[in-house]
Amino acid sequence: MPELPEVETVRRGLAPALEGRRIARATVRRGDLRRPFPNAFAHRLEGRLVRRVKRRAKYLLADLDGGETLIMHLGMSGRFTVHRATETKKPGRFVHKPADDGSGTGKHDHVILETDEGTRIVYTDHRRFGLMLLADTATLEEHPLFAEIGPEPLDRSFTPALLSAALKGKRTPIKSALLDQRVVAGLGNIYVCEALFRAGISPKRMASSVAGARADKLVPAIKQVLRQAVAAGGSSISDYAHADGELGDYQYKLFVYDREGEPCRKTDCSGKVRRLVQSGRSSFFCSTCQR
DNA sequence: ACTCGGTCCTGAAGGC
DNA sequence: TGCCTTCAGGACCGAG
Repeated sequence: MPELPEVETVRRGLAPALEGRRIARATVRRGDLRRPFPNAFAHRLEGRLVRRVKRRAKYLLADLDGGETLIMHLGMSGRFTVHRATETKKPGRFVHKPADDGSGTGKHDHVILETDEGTRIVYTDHRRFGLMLLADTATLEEHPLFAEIGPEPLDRSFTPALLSAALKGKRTPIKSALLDQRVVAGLGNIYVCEALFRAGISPKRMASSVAGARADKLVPAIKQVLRQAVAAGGSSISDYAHADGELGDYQYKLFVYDREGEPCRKTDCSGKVRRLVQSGRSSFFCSTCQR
């Protein structure tokens, strides 16, 4: 489910609960996510101080003292919920589900971390496409998960020239190319559709033909949609929520995603949003303004 | 070396 | 408490 804005929002929810705290207790209730948990997973976490909670692409990274980093991926349906020892319920739109009571005993609550402050952090993932593992902090960038991952789209270094170089010679639709984490990190189906709409580029267009002038429009479009979505706390579609249970707002600002048959939202465009399937995934676009 | 389709898993939604 | 099919925000793996 979660793409860069959602993962970044989760990071911002986890950081205040974890940074500078020790993991007093780690419990694995179900050990078979996308891949098995590493050996002695809970033991290697317990007693460790969390120095920083970072994000790279769609991965969350918790640097621990002792030289290891906890790598976490939410897959399609992963969620973290933070329950403070003294919980003050704020007004707002909360997700009311049994799994959110903080007990960590819901059917799909797989991992529970408890800090030295008594904060409980529960990882819930009904589809189990998520991932948790430990790796040496010093060599993280060379880890197979990260070695080939492309640039962070919100970094200054992500420029039209850089994207053009990555797209050059690619004989695949631009839609598929942008979903490839080696081209650019962190984009998924929603924000690829949205960025292409904002840039006026058809998802069917050959990636190589985007290199150059079209990349000059596409890169700012990617940055803009991601920045806006991060500012809104991500998109809450289906069961995505922040670590505090609140919902993101960005789904209300999507121009094309999941709007098949509805009118194009671009001023003066009378087109309708269309859906097509590309490499097994839905693309939403307006054939009038996207070429 | 690339590109594409199938696959992992569960639940929600829609058609009948 | 209806049943069946389809679809879902990700990413790996093997075939061509």
